[in-house]
Amino acid sequence: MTSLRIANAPSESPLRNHLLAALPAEDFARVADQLELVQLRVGDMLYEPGSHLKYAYFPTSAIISIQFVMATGASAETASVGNDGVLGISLFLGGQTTSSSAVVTTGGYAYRLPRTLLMQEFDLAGPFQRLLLRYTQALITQTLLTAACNRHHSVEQQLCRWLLTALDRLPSNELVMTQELVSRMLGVRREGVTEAAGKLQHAGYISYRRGHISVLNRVGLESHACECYGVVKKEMSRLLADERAK
Amino acid sequence: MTSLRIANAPSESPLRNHLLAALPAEDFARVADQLELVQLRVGDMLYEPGSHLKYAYFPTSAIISIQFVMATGASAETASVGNDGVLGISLFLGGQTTSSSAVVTTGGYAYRLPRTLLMQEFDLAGPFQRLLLRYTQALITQTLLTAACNRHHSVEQQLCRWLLTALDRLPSNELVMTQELVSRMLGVRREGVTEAAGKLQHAGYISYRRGHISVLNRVGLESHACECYGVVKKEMSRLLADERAK
DNA sequence: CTTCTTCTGTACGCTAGCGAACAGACAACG
DNA sequence: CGTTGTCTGTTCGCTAGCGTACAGAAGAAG
Repeated sequence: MTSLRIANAPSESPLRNHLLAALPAEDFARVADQLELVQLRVGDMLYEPGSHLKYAYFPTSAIISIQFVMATGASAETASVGNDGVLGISLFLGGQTTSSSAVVTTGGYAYRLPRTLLMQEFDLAGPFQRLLLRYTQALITQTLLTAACNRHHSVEQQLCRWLLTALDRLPSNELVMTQELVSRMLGVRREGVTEAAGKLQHAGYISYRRGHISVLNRVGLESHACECYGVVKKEMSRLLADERAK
Repeated sequence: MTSLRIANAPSESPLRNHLLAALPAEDFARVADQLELVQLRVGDMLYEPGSHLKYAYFPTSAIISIQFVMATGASAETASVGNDGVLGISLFLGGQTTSSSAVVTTGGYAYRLPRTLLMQEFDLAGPFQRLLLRYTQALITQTLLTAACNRHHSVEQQLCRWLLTALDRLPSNELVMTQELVSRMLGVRREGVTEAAGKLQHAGYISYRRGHISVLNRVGLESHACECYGVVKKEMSRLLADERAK
């Protein structure tokens, strides 16, 4: 784990994380001082099977992939966490550990909160707890749909879905990501991604060069993606919107 | 929903559900009177996307499948709930609804607890809450591995896994289930199941006739199953064992 | 500018699983 | 006991995606 402590990083704020931003002022105030800004680098592994998480991470610009690595080395992303979520739900679920791994797929920043503080907040049984629980459900929905999607949809559809979710969590329309990495996320061959990406580029939806993918036509991508993207997105916003209304 | 109220069903007891059994005596006592025994029939749908769950179900002999049905009608099981769990975690997670469906795949009994009572118990922040949260993590693990398994493993391996998990939740070594139904659980063709089941029968691991599958050689099945079965099982027992130790 | 590494494109044969179609077999029920 | 509906077995062609192998291109580093 090579996450870096940062003295001050301009233009970062905990409120860039949607969960933290959704907290009532007083709840946020309680933890604000304890949030520590860290820089996450591509490839950093925040946890792996069996390891004990010390912090919960609230990303602002980084994206973290929750994946399972099989005995053969084959892997598959089951959900991802960006500025709309928090990594480390097993802290308050009580299992201490998980059988999955968490890897940074897009470098950037996150605020982290020590384990004990998170649990304190959770035990207050207030808005913070409600938020964390709702987010847990959103994460379950993501995983659920990944399972169904893996079963029934084509690589091209899944690539569209994946690009769109990544895009939703980024400020720009460009993501830094090789096809090799994307293929490991999706759990398919690199060549499969090359082919699918080629089609999408040909259609004018995206353009890419070594390690950079730009989305040119969001709507096009959405029309090529499977329903899974929409279902997850809708569910995420429902769960967060309700919380704000409370 | 055609679940049936039962006046008294001999030889049933809430303690046959592992979660309820793991509760400290006083916690169990608080809810014991409120648990209502219901009979669940194969095909009963306990919830579907958008519906509001009124009860949490603690199965004793029934098995319930949590699945996602796609727009095309194709479906896939993402997790299943038997005497080792509870259906209805979205009640305390706070989302009210889920985007999945819950269908009874093995008929039998379950005890149900009204929504408000479950939430009351949850809000006590005691052993019951801890148990529910831990079970939530176990369920996430199941879903996670289903996603990875759907991506990487053969129908035959998945069939083995599925049979084994079903078996773990049944008193006998026989399950009442057509290949057609199994195929819908796994999200594959019926013919694929026929072929895989044929191989397993040939190997002497199982035997079956119209709608009945008997497991003859558990160890054989385990050796043919993918790692996913073992990982989930280990994680389930870890999460429940820890709880008892508390 | 040159070299070297990493990323992307493409091709080829192969396999698992799909879709459709149909035949046979079992068991339930009249 | 025979009919009927449901479940299982098998076949055939087809496609998506895999594994392998290699070539070209982009960029980084010197």
